[in-house]
Amino acid sequence: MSLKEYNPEKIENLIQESWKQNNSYEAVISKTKEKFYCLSMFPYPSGKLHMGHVRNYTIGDVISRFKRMQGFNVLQPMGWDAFGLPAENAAIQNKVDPQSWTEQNIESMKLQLERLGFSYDWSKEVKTCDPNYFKWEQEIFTKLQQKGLVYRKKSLVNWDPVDETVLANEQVIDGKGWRSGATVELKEIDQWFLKITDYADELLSSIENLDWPDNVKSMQKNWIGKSFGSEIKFKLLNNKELCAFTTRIDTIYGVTFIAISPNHPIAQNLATDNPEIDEFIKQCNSTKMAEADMAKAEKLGLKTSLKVRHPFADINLDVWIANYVLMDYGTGVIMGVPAHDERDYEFAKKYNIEIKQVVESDELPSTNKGILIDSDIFTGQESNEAIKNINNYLEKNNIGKGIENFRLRDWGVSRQRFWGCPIPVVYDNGKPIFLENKDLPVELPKIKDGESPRPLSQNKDFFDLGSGKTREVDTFDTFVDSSWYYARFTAADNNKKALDENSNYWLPVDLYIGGIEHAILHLLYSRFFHKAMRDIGLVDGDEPFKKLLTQGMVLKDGFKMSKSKGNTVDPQKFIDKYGADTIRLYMMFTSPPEQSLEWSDTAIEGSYRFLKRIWALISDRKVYSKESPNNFTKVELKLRQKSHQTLKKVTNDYAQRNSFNTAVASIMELLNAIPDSFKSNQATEAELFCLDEVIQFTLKMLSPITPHISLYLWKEYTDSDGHDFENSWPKYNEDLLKVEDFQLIIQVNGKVRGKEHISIDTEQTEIERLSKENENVKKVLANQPIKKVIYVKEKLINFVI
RNA sequence: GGGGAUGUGGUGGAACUGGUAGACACGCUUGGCUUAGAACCAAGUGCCGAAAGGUGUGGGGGUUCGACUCCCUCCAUCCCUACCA
Repeated sequence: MSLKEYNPEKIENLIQESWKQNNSYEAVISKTKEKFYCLSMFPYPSGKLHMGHVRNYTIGDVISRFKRMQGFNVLQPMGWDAFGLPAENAAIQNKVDPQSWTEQNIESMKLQLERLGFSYDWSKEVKTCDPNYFKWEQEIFTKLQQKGLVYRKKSLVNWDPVDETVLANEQVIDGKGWRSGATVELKEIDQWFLKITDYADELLSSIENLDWPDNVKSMQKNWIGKSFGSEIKFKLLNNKELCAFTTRIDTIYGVTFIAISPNHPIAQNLATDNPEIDEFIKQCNSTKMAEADMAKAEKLGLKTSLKVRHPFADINLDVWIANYVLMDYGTGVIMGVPAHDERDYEFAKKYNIEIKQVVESDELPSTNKGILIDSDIFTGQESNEAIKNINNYLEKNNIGKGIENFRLRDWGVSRQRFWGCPIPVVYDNGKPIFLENKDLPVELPKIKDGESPRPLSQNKDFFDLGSGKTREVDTFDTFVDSSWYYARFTAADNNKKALDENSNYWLPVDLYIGGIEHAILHLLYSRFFHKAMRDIGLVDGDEPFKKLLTQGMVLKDGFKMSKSKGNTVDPQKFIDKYGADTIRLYMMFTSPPEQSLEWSDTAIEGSYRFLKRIWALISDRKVYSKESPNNFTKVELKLRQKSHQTLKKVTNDYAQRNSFNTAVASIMELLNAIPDSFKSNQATEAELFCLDEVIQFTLKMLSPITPHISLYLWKEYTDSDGHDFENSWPKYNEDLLKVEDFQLIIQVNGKVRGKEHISIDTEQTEIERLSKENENVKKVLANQPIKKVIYVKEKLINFVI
């Protein structure tokens, strides 16, 4: 009972129903098949899928389906990054429980994912806000503490004095709280940190072995930022010391001032009895600035009364407090070398500080290395040589040393929020006790109807345990939740252990797919977590994600789709109008996965049209079931060749290149290449045989991208239940790929002047002769002497005159 | 400021290893079908030029017989920058 017209909604529902009934995509351990764990970054449940999700998940599904057809045992799970700010904001705004808000969002987004036909194993679904998820996160935290990877440290947060809450960077707009409008203050509070810096060297060195895009590898390397520099002590005139960090110790004779961070203990100390310094530090610390804002901010400094001795020269240097010196990098103290550092130069110009050149160069400032000048005994040495010698000198005289330094900082995981995973700590008269398995999970308090969530610190019922005991009121950074979810999927249904023997079978993730915006933070935190989990005996292996595919953004009119720009396009509208297969096809056809994708309301029509043409071609036909003919005409052979060529190309595009757009284009070409006679009622047996080959290959090749129409038509076409269709990939015939002639390009001085069909076994001398006889080539050559002939086999010949 | 990308017709993109630039689509134009429209089918379509031909991959320079591809330099746009996820 075939349908007359292509009705995507109808056939997609039918096919999805059959997948559900057969549990088609439930992943079970296999001893015979090779495993393939394909993971797409799980979404934050904001309520609706956006185009970025549709693209990300289509890529993951296409690869999963293709791998399944190639005989792999595929695990493709899906879950929810369910804690986070938006739920809390929505809850406060609408006086609803963040949990029910989140659950509702999950429910509707899950329906959308199912409607798109993604082949997820839903039996392994995880939600980070589920106690059966975060219980294990809390347990891992305690184990990390036992391993010595957790510590407590004071650090600064943005404080909204009106709302009495800590604000995220994005909630601070022009120094004011986004909701209250109050001027944001900086507040120093105790927070939990994970010692990711203990793994800095390993995180850096093991990047090399990852099958990741080079740009992501570079970003991570630069973020970790290992540098070789020097620590050098400057004696204060009161005999105390200031220790500075520099990567350019060769410029030591060019130092004309010392600058310390406003957050350096000495600066803080000076502030206690100096109102001017106190005021200046407050000004520098008015808000917690993002690194980008910090770089743009005007350089500000204040000269203190302190002076230090230059360790190599008979001079005293002023100590400044400067806003561009970061407490978190190096020692929080820098030696100011205006001639050879751009920031120091700008600062020196502004405050009329001396600029002293010590490395040869035509103009200042110059950060290039070179030959030292005016540097006492080091004069004439090259920078790198001088660095070595000066470091030796420092060490010998006990005034410093050469050291390794990392830009990477430890990971602060405390958040002063409600909707997050509670940090599993209890304080006994202020002393932290880390809760173990029997006391876990620590759950969030329930919220009554019509009430908004309050910070846990305001919920006495939650934190006050009596007899001097209190609960930790901070929750985890949501990056903690997403740092190990890839592992939990493999043991999602286990409520006795965080991970189990299945985890060892499935891990590591063979292919991880997600947005490039996660190139640094999420991916680095996950790598750290995997190594830390390895060291507490939870997982094998050193890395969580073997291969990475970073997908580009979805743009509209050249800009990232965002609510603030008002250029979002709701995918649901197009799913309703054209069906899942069309939108999946469009996503794959329009751009290669790594590049940004420009959304177009009209271009998607083209994908729909293509599927309608497929429908029109196949829906009334039946499989060719007679014996294969013995003889083929030239035209027939040409089509067969095209079929096998296309299959070869598509296989390569899927398996090696992740180049789905070109795969689709070549399938379109194949269909365009079918001569009309093959499709007519008068078609010969041989023609029908060739057409059948095109149809079978096409349905198979399209199946990963447009699984519904492909499977539906396959069942109808072959009069079968199609049970093997999604588990087998066709093979091309090498013999049919051989060609008899080729098109020769004839160039003169690199410009194309003619083309000739040449049979494949023609000798080069004969090719030269034939080329020169080409009318147009003859005209251009005009009997001039030929200086050189370049022949590229079976491709082109170039005459240089 | 630092780090990482991207730039090819009116539009999305192709050219995989330095070897025919513009595959495959969208749009547009013309024609067919139709009372008309939609849908569908056929042909054409980088730019300049009547044609011959010239020219063309963000701008400028270089290497090469030959450059979208390699090198230098400049410009524009985007992503990340540690509490958005």
